[in-house]
Amino acid sequence: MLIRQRKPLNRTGTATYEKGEARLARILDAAAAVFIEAGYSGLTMRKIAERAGISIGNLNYYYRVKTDLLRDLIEHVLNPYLEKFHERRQKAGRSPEKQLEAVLDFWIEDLGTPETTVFFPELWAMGNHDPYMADLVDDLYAKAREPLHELISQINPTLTKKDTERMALYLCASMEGLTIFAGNGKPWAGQLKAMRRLMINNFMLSIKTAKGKRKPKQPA
Amino acid sequence: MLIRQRKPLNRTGTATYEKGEARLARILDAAAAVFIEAGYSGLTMRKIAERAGISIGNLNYYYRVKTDLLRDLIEHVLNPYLEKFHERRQKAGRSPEKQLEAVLDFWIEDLGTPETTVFFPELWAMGNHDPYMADLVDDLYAKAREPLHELISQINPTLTKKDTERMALYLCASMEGLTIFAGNGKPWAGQLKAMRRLMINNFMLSIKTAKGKRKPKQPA
DNA sequence: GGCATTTTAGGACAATTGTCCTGTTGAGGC
DNA sequence: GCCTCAACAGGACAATTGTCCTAAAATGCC
Repeated sequence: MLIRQRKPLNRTGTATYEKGEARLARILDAAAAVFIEAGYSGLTMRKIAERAGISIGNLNYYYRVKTDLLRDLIEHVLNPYLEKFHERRQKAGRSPEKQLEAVLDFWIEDLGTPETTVFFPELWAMGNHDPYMADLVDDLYAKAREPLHELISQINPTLTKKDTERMALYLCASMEGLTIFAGNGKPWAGQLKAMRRLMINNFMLSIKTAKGKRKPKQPA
Repeated sequence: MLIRQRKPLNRTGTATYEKGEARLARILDAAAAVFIEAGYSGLTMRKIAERAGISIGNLNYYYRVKTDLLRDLIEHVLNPYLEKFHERRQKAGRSPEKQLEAVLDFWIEDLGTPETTVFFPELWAMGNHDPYMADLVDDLYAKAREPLHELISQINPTLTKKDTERMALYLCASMEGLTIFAGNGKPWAGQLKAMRRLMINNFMLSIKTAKGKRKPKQPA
């Protein structure tokens, strides 16, 4: 009897030639499109393969297991966010107020895109049943809030670290919550700009009027 | 040959005797438990049946199609919310400030329960791909915001109707967004109370300092 | 050009799913 | 007591799913 030989088995999600590399990227693009269109429950290997214009067998060659594909897909979609955030802030000038406004502005504006509107609620839901997803989302938001910490504490130096973190979480939660109501295709989508003005104004007010217990550093 | 007789076919989700009525309720309880535990993608007829302690056949007797069950499940879970909101407000005394605080207080407190933490993100995600769910969620939130409209406009009568609605949406979005971060089992769950204080304070500040264009009604 | 390895396609499998069908039990009305 | 129908169980079905296997085709390297 023949001993069943195991597949040569390169790691999933990797390619050696350029062709494979390109295909890999198109697979993730296709997966993202299907995900946005049909949600996580509608994300099947066959739909992804069809969207990418390849066979199921070929898709399985690149990704033996679906969870690996999902993992790469999430990273493929999430990575650009932090980069864009950072980039936006740099262009906003020196005043911390202006910088914070620029970050928030971009953040809220982004809620209106179909990708964000669909993708994030799905991630939140998945995070409730999948610890890996929960960690991933938490990490992302933690990183996204970092610039807020810095800027908030510059605008109001009397705030303690904890107060600053809570304030940042407040902003973050408020904006993310807006996705549900004013995201792409939502009933309040037309008022996204008005809501953005309203929110940012109130955020600024909240930050400036907050009374912290920390003594401001005396300037050197 | 015998003409295949169609099943007598009472509408799904209904029962005639008391026993059936009770079973129906326990089916929805079981469905809710499974939903919270495994999410929508993990909600299968067999799991529901097992949880309810009945056979698949019997479950199918009450619900021929899964979508009907899902529909009833959502209502079964959502209905209590609005009732509790209304009830809470009545007990809060006469001052609009106190009433609003009571409503917001309860709202945010409720985010910490496992049901709300799990259920709503799932609904948001489903709403992106199912128009029926989208309508259902929108209706719920519209009704939940009604008391906010009334109270906000009492606290700051200079606000136009549109301004009031936007302000209410702002509060609503902020609180719902907090679910993702400080809901049950989330990393900030321990700070839910602190966040509640922070948010409500800032909400009150925002409402009172907002400058509206409406002339206040002269008292009769 | 020949060869090894990557890339591709298509079929096949077991598991899971929603739904249906048949038959049995038990309660309620006459 | 009988008879009708609600309430129930269990098996069965087709469809869908993730995953695997085999073999052909394409590609890069010598």
